[in-house]
Amino acid sequence: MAGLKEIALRAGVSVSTTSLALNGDSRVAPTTRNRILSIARELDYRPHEIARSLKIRETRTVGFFVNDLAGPFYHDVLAGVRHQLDVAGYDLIVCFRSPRTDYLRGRRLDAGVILDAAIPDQKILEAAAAGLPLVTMDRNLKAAGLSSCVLDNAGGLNQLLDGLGSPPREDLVYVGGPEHSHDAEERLAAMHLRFGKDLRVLGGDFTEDGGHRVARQILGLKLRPKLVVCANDETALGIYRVFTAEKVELGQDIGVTGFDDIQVAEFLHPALTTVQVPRAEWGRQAADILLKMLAHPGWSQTRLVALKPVLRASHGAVLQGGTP
Amino acid sequence: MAGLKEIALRAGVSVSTTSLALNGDSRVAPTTRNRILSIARELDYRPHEIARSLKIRETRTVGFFVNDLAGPFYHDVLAGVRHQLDVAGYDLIVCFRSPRTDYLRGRRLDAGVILDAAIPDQKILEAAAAGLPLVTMDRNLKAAGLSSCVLDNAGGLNQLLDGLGSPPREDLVYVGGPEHSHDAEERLAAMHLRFGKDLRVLGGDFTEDGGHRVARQILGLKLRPKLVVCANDETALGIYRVFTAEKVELGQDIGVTGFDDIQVAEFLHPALTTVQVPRAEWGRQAADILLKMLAHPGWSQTRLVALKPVLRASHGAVLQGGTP
DNA sequence: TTGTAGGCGTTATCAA
DNA sequence: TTGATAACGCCTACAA
Repeated sequence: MAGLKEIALRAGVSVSTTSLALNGDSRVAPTTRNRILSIARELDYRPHEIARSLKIRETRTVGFFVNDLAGPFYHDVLAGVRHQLDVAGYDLIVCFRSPRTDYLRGRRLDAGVILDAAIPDQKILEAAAAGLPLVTMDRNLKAAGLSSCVLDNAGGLNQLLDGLGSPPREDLVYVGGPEHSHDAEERLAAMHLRFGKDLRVLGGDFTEDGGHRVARQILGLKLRPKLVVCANDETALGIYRVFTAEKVELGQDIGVTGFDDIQVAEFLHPALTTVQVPRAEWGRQAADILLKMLAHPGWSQTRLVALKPVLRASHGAVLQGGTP
Repeated sequence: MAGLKEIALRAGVSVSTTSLALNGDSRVAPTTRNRILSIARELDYRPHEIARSLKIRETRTVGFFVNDLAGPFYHDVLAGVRHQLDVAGYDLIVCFRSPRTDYLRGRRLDAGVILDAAIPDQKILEAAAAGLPLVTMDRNLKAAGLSSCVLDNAGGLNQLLDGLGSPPREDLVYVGGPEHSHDAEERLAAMHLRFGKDLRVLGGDFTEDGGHRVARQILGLKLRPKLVVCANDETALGIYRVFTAEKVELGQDIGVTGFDDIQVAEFLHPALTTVQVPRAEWGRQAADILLKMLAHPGWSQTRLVALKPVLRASHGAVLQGGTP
């Protein structure tokens, strides 16, 4: 609770000298400096960061905007962002949308990373226009003071399908993700671009439960597909459970692929073929962009994070050539 | 970027009148008020929260201190805390330990909830002594300005064992958690208190991998236990995997119990008998205590959150009487 | 009903 | 090497 004033009083010097001393300024004489430092230690002085921020006009804090931290997925991304910022001397806090406080506009943050599809574009654009450096990871938005760091969903999916020997449209069913998800939209668009509008598409929602529902639909299909391409791994997981319960041989009777490469993917039986999203790396890259923005006001960038397919076993039958 | 001064200038009134008007003070005349409000809207005015906080000496923000958000466990607790605080008009941010900024002492927070065993007791005691209302969920600490909201581990474990027909010590093996975890320590202590020092104890670490290791140890035991009591569900999960792979019939040849009741517990085969930790409720109670502390400075409390056993199928053979 | 003045705790400019 | 003094943007007596 003790402030500069208190220390200055006890040390018999002015507040300004005290401030200088505590900030390690070389102008203050060693003796006075030591006196001040020792009193500060004695009083367990901590600068009032709010006051400090007001004066120096920065908080050295970056906000990570997310609506839901469930699942290991976001956690890894967060870890990547945090690591990179930490090295550069910035702190990270996780912010949630709040009816009261608008962290995007309240100037409590020096910058922000956005991974919350529920934040409307407009809010983001406004905040960026108001001068808050922002990197979106959940959408591709272009504007001054706004960068994007998004996944190359189309690239990943196409590489996966190429690696699988380019199965024909008739053999496939695609299980999509929820609406209003940028990644789900992009993945669906990539599939449509590759296979045309006649591609069979079923609606998933990125959850295991969604996978359960879809699996039953697939089992009821007249023309059973040879390969089920899922918009993410959780969906594939749900399909695994139902197929296994129904004695459908995965990767034998029917192939399944996922997207994300979540931790359990490689432990499934059969191991899940999927597209790997380098989560921590993704986070680091977003932070990297942010730091560049902080260092060079006005600069911004749209970066596409490369994805690579991981061919394991679950795609099974579809692959024409055998494994080497 | 526009501040009160700018608005005042355009409205042709003083800064104080502007402030009053924007804060809905009834003293300012309707016409001037409207003029001010419309200009503020036009300029998209947002108060500078740092400046505001410095003046009013509160941030309306509570920090949630956690070192690792991995897993759905913390997520549920966080959701509980957040919900309760939201109702009371407080925002929540997630803070991580940082070498630079000490969120516990920087006065950027009105209060804090702690669920990070890596924060030393002393830091917490200092912060509480310095006037920051704190609730610890990861340890039981008593001091002025400091509350604790912890799980009744002993109660939960004893109820579980009672429900299982009080198996004798000889039939058991207990698999503990990591060191320095308050909950792990309490659970182990409860077991020792009930069964004495001769209880067979194996070292787990709250992870599935730890469960794998322990499972192999158990399989190699001369005197195979009838029931393996685990310090948490993840550990039990690891044991499931190994036992299943080794064709040991779970709940038949050997029983297993967990602790926490994580989501998958009920979907396992056989469904996992465990102690349910009401995670969201736990979070709400912590927030509840915090709000009381905020409302009544000086008040504090130690609260024990009740746990209840969930008898499903994995304990199997041990239960003397059959299921009703 | 409105304006003036002072201050929250810190840093920064400029004299002394 | 140190100390007045003035901000930072906002709120709030108290005065007009």
